[in-house]
Amino acid sequence: MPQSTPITGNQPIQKSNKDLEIESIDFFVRMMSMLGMPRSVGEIYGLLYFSTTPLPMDQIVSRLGISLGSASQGLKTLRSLKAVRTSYVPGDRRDHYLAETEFRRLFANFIKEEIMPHMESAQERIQRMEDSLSGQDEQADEFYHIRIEKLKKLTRAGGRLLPALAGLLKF
Amino acid sequence: MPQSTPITGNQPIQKSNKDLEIESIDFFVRMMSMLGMPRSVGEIYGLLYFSTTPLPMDQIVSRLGISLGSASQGLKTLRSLKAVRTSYVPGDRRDHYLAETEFRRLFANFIKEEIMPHMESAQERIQRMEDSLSGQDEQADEFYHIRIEKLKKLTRAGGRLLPALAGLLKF
DNA sequence: TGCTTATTTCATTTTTTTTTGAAAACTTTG
DNA sequence: CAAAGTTTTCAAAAAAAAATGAAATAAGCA
Repeated sequence: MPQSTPITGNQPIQKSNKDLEIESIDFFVRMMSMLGMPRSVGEIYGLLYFSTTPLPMDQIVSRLGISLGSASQGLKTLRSLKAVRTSYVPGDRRDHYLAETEFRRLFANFIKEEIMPHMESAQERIQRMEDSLSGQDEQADEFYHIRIEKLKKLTRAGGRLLPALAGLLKF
Repeated sequence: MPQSTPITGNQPIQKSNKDLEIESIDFFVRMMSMLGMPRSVGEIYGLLYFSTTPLPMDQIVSRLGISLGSASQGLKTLRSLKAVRTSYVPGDRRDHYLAETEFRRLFANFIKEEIMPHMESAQERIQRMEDSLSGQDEQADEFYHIRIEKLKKLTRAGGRLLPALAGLLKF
């Protein structure tokens, strides 16, 4: 008696392609970890990305085998990145989560929230470098100045290019 | 008797602007850590960036107060990123290290060495996703297909844009 | 309002990453 | 080729990051 989709008691309605799900989780775990995000965040997003229905937290927990704490924390991170949003499901008081799949928007947000603040504090640090130039030794100061200029150009270029980058993503 | 540059016995010739050095190390520690590099790597590069002369490893060790092992390991990493190179100093058998300061080249190299390989394996993973589509459920497959297409576009865009990015850095 | 369910928080544990330090392996030179 | 100096390697220690789980909090419902 072949039974390809045994009823587990957990997900009576939701059908899922297990292989696809695994590949997806794998994919996003790696991608997120490139961006410095913890494993659990990648797992959650990977699961939601190929889910045909919004999932409540306890489903995420049981399907991924992670703790409630991780799930809550991970969803918080994903919400702050606007990578997931909640959707209302009638007659169910749990929050249901949905993956945001417009990568262009996700990147724009990531750059704005996670990268640009660093750029700004970098500018301040460079300013402090200039202030610390002694003016004692002309020859050395010349050298230091050139180096400082390079840093300025770097951060300026970064500050302009990165926000533009998301716009270039035509997809 | 004011003595702004006491002789420490370590660095008889080398003059250095301590404040600048500290800001520089701070700057690069943060920048490198954004790119997922350990603290020591940022420290070493930060020190070399504002050094007027090439430094041998033991100077790096004593000035930063890190271990030989860290220094050796960190320099290895920086060499592989082409972020430092050795320079010959007559009459001294130690290697002397110099920071590579052309950020454009550094980024191009970083993207090629650290990012692109991931992009390639991502493509393979997406291929496997397509293969895993069952063909059982037309409606679900439609949904999955759209999601897979988005991933394809994402990686394609990344694969083209990232290498181009370094070229855009006009500085 | 009180009861039940859902979610967040956070101290503790576990896992992963980085650093250390000492031994091994090279390298130059006398 | 031995001796001294230099660099690398790698097992163990330390530090940092992430996950756990249970208590606290919040939120919906009767």
